[in-house]
Amino acid sequence: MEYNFREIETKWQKYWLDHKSYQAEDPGTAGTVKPKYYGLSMFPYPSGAGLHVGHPLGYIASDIYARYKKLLGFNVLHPMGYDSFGLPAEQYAIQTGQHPAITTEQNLKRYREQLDKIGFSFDWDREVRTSDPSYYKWTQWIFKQLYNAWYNQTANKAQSIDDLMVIFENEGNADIKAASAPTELFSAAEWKAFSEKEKQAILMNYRLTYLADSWVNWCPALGTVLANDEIKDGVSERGGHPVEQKLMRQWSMRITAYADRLIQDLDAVDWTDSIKDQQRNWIGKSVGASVVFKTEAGEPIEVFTTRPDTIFGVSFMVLAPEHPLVETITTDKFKDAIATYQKQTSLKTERDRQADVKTISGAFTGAYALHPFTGDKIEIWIADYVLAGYGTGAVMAVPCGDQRDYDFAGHFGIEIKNIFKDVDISEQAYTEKDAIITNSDFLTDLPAKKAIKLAVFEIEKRGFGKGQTNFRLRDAVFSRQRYWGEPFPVYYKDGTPYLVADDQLPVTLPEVDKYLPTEDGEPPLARATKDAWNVFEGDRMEYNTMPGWAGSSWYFLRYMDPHNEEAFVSKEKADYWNQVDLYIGGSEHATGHLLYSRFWTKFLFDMGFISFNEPFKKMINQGMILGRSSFVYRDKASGKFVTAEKRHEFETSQLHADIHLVDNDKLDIEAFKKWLPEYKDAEFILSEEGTYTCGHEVEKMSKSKYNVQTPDELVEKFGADTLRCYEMFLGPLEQAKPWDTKGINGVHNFLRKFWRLFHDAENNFEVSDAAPSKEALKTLHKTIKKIQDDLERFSFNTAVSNFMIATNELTEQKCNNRAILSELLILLTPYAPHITEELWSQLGNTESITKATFPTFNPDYLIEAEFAYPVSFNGKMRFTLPLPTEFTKEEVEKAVLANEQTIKYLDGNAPKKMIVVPGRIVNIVI
RNA sequence: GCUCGAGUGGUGGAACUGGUAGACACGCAAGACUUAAAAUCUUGUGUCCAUUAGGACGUGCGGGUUCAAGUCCCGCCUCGAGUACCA
Repeated sequence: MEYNFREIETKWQKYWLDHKSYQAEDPGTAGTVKPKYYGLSMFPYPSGAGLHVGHPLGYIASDIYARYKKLLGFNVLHPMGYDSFGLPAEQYAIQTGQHPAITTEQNLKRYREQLDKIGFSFDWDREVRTSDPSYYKWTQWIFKQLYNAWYNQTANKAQSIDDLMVIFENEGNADIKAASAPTELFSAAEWKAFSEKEKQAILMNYRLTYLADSWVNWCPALGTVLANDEIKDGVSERGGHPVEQKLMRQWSMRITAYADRLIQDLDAVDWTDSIKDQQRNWIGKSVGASVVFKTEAGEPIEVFTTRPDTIFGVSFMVLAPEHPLVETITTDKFKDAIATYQKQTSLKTERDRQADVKTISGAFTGAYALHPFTGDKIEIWIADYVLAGYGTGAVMAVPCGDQRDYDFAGHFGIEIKNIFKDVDISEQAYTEKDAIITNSDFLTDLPAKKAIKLAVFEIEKRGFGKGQTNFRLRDAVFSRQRYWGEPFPVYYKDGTPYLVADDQLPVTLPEVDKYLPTEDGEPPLARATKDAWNVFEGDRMEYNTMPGWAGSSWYFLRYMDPHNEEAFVSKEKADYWNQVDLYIGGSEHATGHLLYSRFWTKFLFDMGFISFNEPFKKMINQGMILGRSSFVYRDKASGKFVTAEKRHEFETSQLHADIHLVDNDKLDIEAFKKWLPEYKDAEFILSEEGTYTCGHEVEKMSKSKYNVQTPDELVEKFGADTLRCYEMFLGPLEQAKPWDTKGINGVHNFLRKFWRLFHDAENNFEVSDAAPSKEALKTLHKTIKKIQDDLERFSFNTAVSNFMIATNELTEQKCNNRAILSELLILLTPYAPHITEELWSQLGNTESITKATFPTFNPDYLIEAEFAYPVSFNGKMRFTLPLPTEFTKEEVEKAVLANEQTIKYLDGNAPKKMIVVPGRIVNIVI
């Protein structure tokens, strides 16, 4: 029989499905005496374009590892699902009127077909879809838990809001340390006297998800607000539309409450330094002090500084142009100049302001602050290098210790005091924290680090301010003015929000006539009639929907218990499956999904619903697969297409050609003519051989570059096993690499060669039951060791090479030994599950190879009688000399020195030194 | 600018703790089978010199440590990713 991959793959895919071969066993069943292993791939958003070859890369790696763990005797959870709420389906709905649920369903079906063809070991009975009401019921439920919780900084954990109310009733809020919005102090008696509405407003300041007027990133083109991580380079990540700042009443998540733990617990996870760094920078912790400067005008200015040790170096103050105090402190004489400057900055977009870092600008207010320690008068300026949104929107400028302050002072001719001993600041500021402080009263002669501590102590003692830690991380806006997302379990009565009761959940998406905002600018859900809602209470329901990251922040928990109607996950199952052992996905989610998931996990942990506080124990980020675009060159003068070899003889423009028209850089001219109508009569200037050679470049895969390769076409042509092996063979998983179909033949040949090990010259299945040869055993055990080592360090590419080597060696040995080949099949099955399953059954096995046990490595088979020592002279390898492996250092030395080649290379010189590493190398120094 | 990662043949890439650089595969070349093509098989393939034997040079660049450096240390260059006036 020939290697008929199409038949084999269909056959076994059906078998696995029918036999539920990949079912994970839940706690309480027999399977759970085995250790558990939870391997997860980031679930996809099912887009209309379907999968291209880049998408399955991570899934394949994750699948191989999951299958490997199963062979090692683990109870494996390896699920897949869909992040099925999202903008593209809704944009499509706006254009065509087709309900996003229908679009999503269609895309999802296509994804499933594509995934099925690749032969993944997913337990499809556990599939989750974030847009499914039975799923988002629990997303709404978690939202409710967050609403009913506050963050107790003393206990350093989230607690029920009921506990907080008890404290308010007993002692007011004076002694509460909580992550909260600024709240007026009140006593127990005052609390009791507040109206219900007042009480609710105060509680809103403490809740972990809260409704507040906040400055948000409004994207007019998308008609919605966006979170910070959804904006790249000042424009929306999706679509690249401009974004502006707008004050809106929005739901937010108090992720800032967890800022410190989100940084600290990074030490406990096995992720790349790059992702950890990105998260650390995004959270942006800075330790320093908040200091209050009195002003002549009376109104004090609060600043935040990380260098309280440099407080005697302050030579001016800078407020953000938007700072509220600017109006009150500016003197009449400078009113016009300040107004002009404010206007000037307000006209700049956020993007311009960021882009133009070089130009120094600012304006003097005419007002003066007073130095808290010296009482000196300090000029107060405004400048756009101070941002309203960070810290207090005001800085104490220390030119000698901060480059921006230094440049500003230089530009406006402001005095630069030097408070660093023996440091030259004539050229630039000195920003290191290792100088000795001088000219600074009680801080003089202290090293900076000690001075910081003392300065904070003195500032607090004299009541000028306090030590403080600031974070760059902002609370995450949680409302979206869109249709295709989770509705909130919230209704309004007299303008106050209330939660929908648990037994009424989920609040499902109501039907609407159009997927656009209303005339008054309300979100699409405002179009729904009262009857269209399955739950309607109060005056109205919440019109916003949740953002894309809501559903993806906890989906890994739902896989553990996907059909539970009583809880988002049972405690028992969450305890058993616990953390995701290996998470594979793209690094682009560093500051979005990966941060939000950690936040929700910590919250659910605090509230006692789960017993672990980090979701993903180990993570690998697969690199992007880039496309290899092909180009044709059109002569600008004649319009003829010039072959790549001759293109420099003409002035040409470079145009993309569909990669499907090109084989090995040679263009199929006839197909090219038929490809696009405009090329129907194309003429060509060919190479000497009469062919047309295309140019190529590595670019991102995209439709417009005609360089998209879908897995389907490759599966059709070579089979899923070839595709799986080839994607792995391409290079290290984490590395970005260009896709090139050229090499796929080699991998396909390897599988055919592997198939032939089991067949005779006439392609009849034939294996021998004789005792295996020594050589074959050596090849097998060498391979077992390599494959296992490679898998343990996630080196999938080298494993494929090692399979090739083993196959080549066994072919050479003409080995068709049952014992050897059986074990080799088990080794290979994670990579090529179909062909191995087929051969396994042909060997007479009645049970699936997925139930087999990974072979055990036996080093005895690798023991050699001789080792070919590489003999080097002064580090240069000259020849190899086979010597018995049991030879000692001295014996090797003796044998090498007696060798005639050694004598030749010594050329009469006496060796100065001789290094012998037994079993490794000999080096002679002359 | 800062942070992280990476630079090895014509190409993708290998080389675990310093120990035979270029495994494996693609591509290319020659040959076998074939009327021919495809498929398959065999051989060769880092560069340069040499008919051979052999030799010199080679892991982005410049130094260093070492018997020995792709691997370790110092200084640079280039590319990629992230981030950007964060006080």
